[in-house]
Amino acid sequence: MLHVHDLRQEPIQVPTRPRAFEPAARADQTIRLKQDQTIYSEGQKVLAFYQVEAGAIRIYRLMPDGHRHILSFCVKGDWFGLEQGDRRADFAEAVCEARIRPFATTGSSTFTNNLLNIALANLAKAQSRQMAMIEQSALKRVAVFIQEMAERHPGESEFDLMMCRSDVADYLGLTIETVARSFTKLRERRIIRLKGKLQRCVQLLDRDALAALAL
Amino acid sequence: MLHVHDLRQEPIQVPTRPRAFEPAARADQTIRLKQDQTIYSEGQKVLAFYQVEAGAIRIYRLMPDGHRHILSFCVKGDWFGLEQGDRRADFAEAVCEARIRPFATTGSSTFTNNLLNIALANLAKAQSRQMAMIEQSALKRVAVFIQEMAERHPGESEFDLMMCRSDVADYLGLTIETVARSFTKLRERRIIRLKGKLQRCVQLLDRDALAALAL
DNA sequence: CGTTCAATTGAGAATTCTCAAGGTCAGTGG
DNA sequence: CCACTGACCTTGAGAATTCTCAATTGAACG
Repeated sequence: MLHVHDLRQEPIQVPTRPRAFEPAARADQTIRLKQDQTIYSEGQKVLAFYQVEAGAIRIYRLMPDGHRHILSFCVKGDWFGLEQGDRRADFAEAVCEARIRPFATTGSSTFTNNLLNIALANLAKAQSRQMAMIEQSALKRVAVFIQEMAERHPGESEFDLMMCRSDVADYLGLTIETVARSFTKLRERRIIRLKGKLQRCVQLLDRDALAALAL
Repeated sequence: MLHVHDLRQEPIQVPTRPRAFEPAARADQTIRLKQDQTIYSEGQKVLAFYQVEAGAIRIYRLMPDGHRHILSFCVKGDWFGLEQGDRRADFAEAVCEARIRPFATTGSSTFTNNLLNIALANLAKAQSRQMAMIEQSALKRVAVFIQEMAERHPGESEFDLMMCRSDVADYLGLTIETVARSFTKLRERRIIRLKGKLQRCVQLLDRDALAALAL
């Protein structure tokens, strides 16, 4: 288990000159937060990450439709705010009165370690996946899935899913029947066309409609 | 974006002497996989991580009830197999014919970087959360949630959730009504007792029954 | 005592699951 | 050549679960 001291004794590539920290934050100095107080918001520059000393923090994202999805609750000892890239992808707020301790980062240039980048990339993927999975509509989940797969074949309007319906179902938390019905709906709406004997090859007919479904 | 060469030119703390790699793997040598071939299994020692060159890989876990949950599909360029700890928490199999390239790690001692540990811990949490969220029963999700919160108060049979029902709902992907109904069921079954004016303080009455629900 | 806020409960609508049946395609063997 | 088989996908119908919308409860507070 990591403790505050591990980091304080081995500060991670501290900025060479003083910098502004996240709102209300000062280097290595405990921050007191009131209920619902914001620590950072989506789009802000990443200037620090944090460890919770007391209380609880909620990390969340807002979907395009205004729906809020909480990625995690952080309590005493938990770390948050370490992200891929130099911009916040989510919001951090105090659930109740809380205390947190900030640690400095310099944004993107700090994280030169390849392993760290890989881990952060996978973390980012896991989180966006969490967002998609939680969507309650089966059709939306499948739409998100197809989009995700399509993004891996940039510029191509046709690609092979490679996996069977059962794989898709276990990935999306649905049954194979519901997956098949969702594919059928997308086919009926002329958003995709399915090819191949096993119907695993997807041709995108209407990217906009697909994106609209995936929100 | 990271490329293979980034890592090959700066090998990450390569083992001082030759080691055995994950089954069928040799250092920096492409591995060819047949459909459904296993790369590693849960519980195995972590000896390498991988980048996909062709085909697709499924990363999954098995729930205690035998239910399979796929955490991610990895395709060309994706990395997988970098985990917290020195034991596999999941399975990796080829979805179809595939090629992957292994990279050496020495297990736990390699990852001395604090940031990396934090990132991996958060990744692990996000993944186990993903598992819980995908569970289709609302009661099970709430049970998992209470367990998760209880684990943060070891030895205590009573603790304060701190967050409102709406926070819980947005975390579990349910409505506040369904959350309330699930709490009521747990209360009726004498698994928990709710205290405080806002019913946010949980007293655990039957940990075994809770664990059974959470699976 | 009325107001407010959060939580709870109820009833009907909507969605997904379960179970069952039917379809297609490739491979196999008579 | 053709029936049979197995694997996989699709479709249908009823059961179960959750959502939506509305009303109710309970505690705190002026």
